[in-house]
Amino acid sequence: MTESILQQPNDYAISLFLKRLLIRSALTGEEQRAILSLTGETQRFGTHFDIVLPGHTVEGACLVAKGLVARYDQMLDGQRQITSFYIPGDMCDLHSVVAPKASWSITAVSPVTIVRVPHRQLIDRCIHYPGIAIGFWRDGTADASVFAKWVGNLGRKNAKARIAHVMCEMGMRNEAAGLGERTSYELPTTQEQLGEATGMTTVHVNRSLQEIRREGLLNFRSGRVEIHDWDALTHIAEFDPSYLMLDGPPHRVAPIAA
Amino acid sequence: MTESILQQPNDYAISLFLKRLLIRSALTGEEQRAILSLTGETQRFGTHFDIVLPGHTVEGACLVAKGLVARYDQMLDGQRQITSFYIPGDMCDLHSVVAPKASWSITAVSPVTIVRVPHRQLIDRCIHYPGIAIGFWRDGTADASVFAKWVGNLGRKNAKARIAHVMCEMGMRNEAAGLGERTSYELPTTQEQLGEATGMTTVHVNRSLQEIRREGLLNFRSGRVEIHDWDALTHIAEFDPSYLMLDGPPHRVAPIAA
DNA sequence: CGAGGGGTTGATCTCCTTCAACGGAGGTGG
DNA sequence: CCACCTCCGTTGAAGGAGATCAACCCCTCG
Repeated sequence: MTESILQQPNDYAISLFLKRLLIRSALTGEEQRAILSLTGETQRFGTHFDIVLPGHTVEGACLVAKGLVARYDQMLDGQRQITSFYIPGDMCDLHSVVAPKASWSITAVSPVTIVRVPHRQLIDRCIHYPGIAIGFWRDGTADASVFAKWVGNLGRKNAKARIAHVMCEMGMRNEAAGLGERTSYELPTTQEQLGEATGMTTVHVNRSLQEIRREGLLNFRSGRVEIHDWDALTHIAEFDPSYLMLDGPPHRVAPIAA
Repeated sequence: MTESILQQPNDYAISLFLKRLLIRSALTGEEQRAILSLTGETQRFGTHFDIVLPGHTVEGACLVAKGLVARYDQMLDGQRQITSFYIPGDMCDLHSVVAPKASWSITAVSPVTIVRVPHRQLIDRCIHYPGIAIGFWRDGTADASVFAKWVGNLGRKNAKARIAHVMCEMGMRNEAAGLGERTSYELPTTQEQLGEATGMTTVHVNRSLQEIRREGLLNFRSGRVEIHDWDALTHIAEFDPSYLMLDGPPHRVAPIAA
């Protein structure tokens, strides 16, 4: 539950963010420099700390620099449903620029480092560079696409498939972010948190994981995922990565002017 | 499975769309005129017609003019999961402007009329009016917020609560759109389609609906919802409308310049 | 009048939850 | 250096929400 606020270099996180944007959006040199000139306050939070809570009106977006962050929704009886995970380089509530009042929570799944980038700066970049506004919108669309896919998972798949799908998704995203391989990456969650993401109880997560492990598909221990049979895992998960919008050339809605 | 393409007046649909945007975003007079100058091809589709399929790269966004549209995801065994409904005035795949390649399907839940607005025009408006780009992004964020809420519903709520939540959501949205009252509106779906939205079988939708009806909360018959006890329904659904972003004054990220 | 789509009902099954307990690893204080 | 505590993973037994399978009904429409 620690929260310390430090001013310190955060260029690295910003450059990760730019790299993330460039996966999906082609930006001009000038636009790229406009992104790199963003600044923000570096903040550290311990596991389980709620960075944003419903009803909060925030003035800056949370760029994940280190650790694992999740957006979640809480029921009246205290049950939680994680709606997505965010890894370093993700601006986990970029949409707060246009919708600053949260109706969701953002929490530190593991100890995390956040760079809080003022909306003022992000808005400024959007106004001056339509290509940036559209790039932000595009990344928001990718985020929405993940939510939509999770709706399908929770609505129509069984326990093993749900877990497998999350593992495939996080693998692809980590690989695209340069943070590991799709078959080998850090996922610093407990089985309980994995249950909060897949809509199941800890007990059933545990049994399902065992079954998946027994089949030789996957090993998940102490915050690390090792996938032994990617093809088989994607098969039981019915995983098709196209929804992540990580492939194909970066988009540009209009030709890049010289 | 009919698909007829007609050129005909669609000003009405465009004005509905503008009205929808103005709920969440303050636009200048010039920006509003830029929206109203949008044009598109009017198309009609029969029930169950798939307007967009995964893999399609579309060149125009679908503005719903009449009827009920859904976005859904299909599993390999044929099971479907609807991820959201769209009512007249909704541009159901506005995000296709920035992500033209679909990884989802869009289908006609009832007989529908669509106005297909070319991306070219929408992009043009975004480039010339940053306020419009940001407004589009904001509406996309609201759409994502609905997905996220559905993740919570499917992951953590029981059958009655899931159905009740959809009914509350569609009531609020219809009311905000001027298409009925929150307690009385058209929802032209079958129980099967309602099951596809709530992640349950037709049989169980039927039994749950009966129970809700027996409790005097709601009547759903022949495509029409009549809610008799709004407070009780929102209570069992744990429905809090803030995620719909329909309240509060329209946003503007920078003062409207004269 | 027959066909088909949508709604309804009953019986049975099963996946996942619930409840309760235990074990191991790591951290902390006496 | 050991005792203790807490967090996380694991296991067992029992119960329940919803799925599955199979009818049947009613209404509409050709």
